[in-house]
Amino acid sequence: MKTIREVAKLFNVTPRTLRYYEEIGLLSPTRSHSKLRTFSKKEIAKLKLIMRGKRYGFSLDEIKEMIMLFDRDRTGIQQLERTVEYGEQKIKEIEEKIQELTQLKRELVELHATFSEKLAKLKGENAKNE
Amino acid sequence: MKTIREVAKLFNVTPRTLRYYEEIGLLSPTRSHSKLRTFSKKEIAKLKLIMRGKRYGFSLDEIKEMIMLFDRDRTGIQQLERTVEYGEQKIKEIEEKIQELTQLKRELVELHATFSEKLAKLKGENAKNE
DNA sequence: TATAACATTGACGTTAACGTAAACTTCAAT
DNA sequence: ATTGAAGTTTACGTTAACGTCAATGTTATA
Repeated sequence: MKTIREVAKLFNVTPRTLRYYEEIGLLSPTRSHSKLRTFSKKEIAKLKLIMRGKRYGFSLDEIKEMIMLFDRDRTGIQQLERTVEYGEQKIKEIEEKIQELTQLKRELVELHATFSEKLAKLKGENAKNE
Repeated sequence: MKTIREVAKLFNVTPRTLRYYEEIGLLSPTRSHSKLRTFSKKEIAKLKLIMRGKRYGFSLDEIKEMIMLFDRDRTGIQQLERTVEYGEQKIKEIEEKIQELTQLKRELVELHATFSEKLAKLKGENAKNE
């Protein structure tokens, strides 16, 4: 059982973040007799999943859905199914984004060459004028 | 000279967007005697640059800076210099992003394989249990 | 006991780029 | 002149994920 500060430090987040996650239902820390939040091993494990999901670009909503499925179906099948499905989607999204960025980069590189050339010309003409 | 609706339609944006651009100083439409905004050729040209900058992922602030430089230095040298500079930066950003996404994708693909395998196993065991 | 550190709740703020809408004015067609 | 469409200004709302802060309570240490 850990305090909110211990957990925040462990995961390099702020206590505020943890409270926020509790607020939106991602985490469910228990309370000591004096109402301080205490995080069980299970919450720590959940937080690991959360941080991982975030790293892969999932929204907290999506992450929540995946995690809740596990709570509901202990065999893990439904969570896995959803996670696999979301994973495929995310892979696709990332692929598309990569393509998009690659195309953009190509355009920008060309444009950059054009502008650099233009600039050199302008500077050449300027030097001539002086 | 065009009305706000004409320009909005031309660029596939809302009149609201154009007013916003005026508000933040990106555009400076003139006013008819009855106070309606009118967009000159110059504003249209500026808007072209704006839309292009947005497409390349520049913030409106960055775009504004580049455009303002042109207004100040008619030779275009300073604008070009800044544009080239920003372009290089943006190319770098895009390259980094591509790398990041490529790595992410690699991880996700692996993870996906692992989870799919696990899922198949779980389903296999489930079928056995039935 | 005193005190500093840390916890709590509640609530407003931040970010960039608009969207929405009310109240009023202008324009163009009939 | 009338009317409907479109323009204006002003101002609040949206989004996701927190940040910030005040007021108050708890904990651990000296």
